[in-house]
Amino acid sequence: MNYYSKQREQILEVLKNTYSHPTAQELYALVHKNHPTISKSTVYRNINILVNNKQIIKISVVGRPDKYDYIHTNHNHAICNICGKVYDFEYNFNTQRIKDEIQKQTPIETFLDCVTIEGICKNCKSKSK
Amino acid sequence: MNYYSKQREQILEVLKNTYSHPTAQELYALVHKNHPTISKSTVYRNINILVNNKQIIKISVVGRPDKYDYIHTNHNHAICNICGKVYDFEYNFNTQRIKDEIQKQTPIETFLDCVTIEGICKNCKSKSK
DNA sequence: TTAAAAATTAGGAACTATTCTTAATTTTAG
DNA sequence: CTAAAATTAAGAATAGTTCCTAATTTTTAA
Repeated sequence: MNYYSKQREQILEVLKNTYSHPTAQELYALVHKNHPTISKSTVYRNINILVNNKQIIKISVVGRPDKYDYIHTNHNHAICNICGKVYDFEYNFNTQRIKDEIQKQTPIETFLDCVTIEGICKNCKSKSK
Repeated sequence: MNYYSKQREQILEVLKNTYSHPTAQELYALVHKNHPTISKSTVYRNINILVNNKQIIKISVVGRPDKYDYIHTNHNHAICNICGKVYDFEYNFNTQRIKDEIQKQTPIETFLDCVTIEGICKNCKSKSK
């Protein structure tokens, strides 16, 4: 149902070796460097396939294009709401208790196991002074 | 530096009385009902002003337009990544310890005090079977 | 008050990010 | 191998948001 595609392989490979949480356009630029005939629509289409296959994760940031991350290991995201940068952090949340509580209060049933916290980074804070 | 504007007041008023986390366009439709001469650009511009003033909060959802929420009280968001619906939930996170940990690991300094958890809701789960 | 200055507005053009369309090519199955 | 199915590049179309402009509203301060 999913035929092999060299382009999709390349996209996944690049994302696997990139730790900057690139947007679709940035990912296109990165792949394009070594595979100059690839088209933007191919990158977008394959990104969506990879997200659906749960091989990569889509990170949404207020007022900015979505970003993508290879699923290396379970980690959480701290996002700067000014510059939009996404930082990984580790924290041992009491996942089971949080899930139970959410299931009691909302219709959300299954979980992504990635907690997102928003804030403002040092750099943006000092600039706004 | 910010002059009074009837339109901005109306937008805030509508959002205050809406618990569905509307998008900018939905908010425009809601305000437009009682104020039919308001323009879309006015709604967008004022939404951004209200976000900057920290009178409302912007919620980002993967692959969907940003949503907005009047800041009623401190609550967290559980988001369905299929239908994009945002649900409020209460949970007593160990905020101080999480902040300390993030500050140790990332350059994020100040925080929004709203934790976001992503997952899939009952309804979307049963549909995908 | 009232006139000038500053900010805001409606309306629509412009822009950005993403999805869709199509004919040609690649991948797979038998 | 050959036919069927999926994928591709390229660019058109769409969706959501921001920008531009002249007219209007709000504020300032004389």
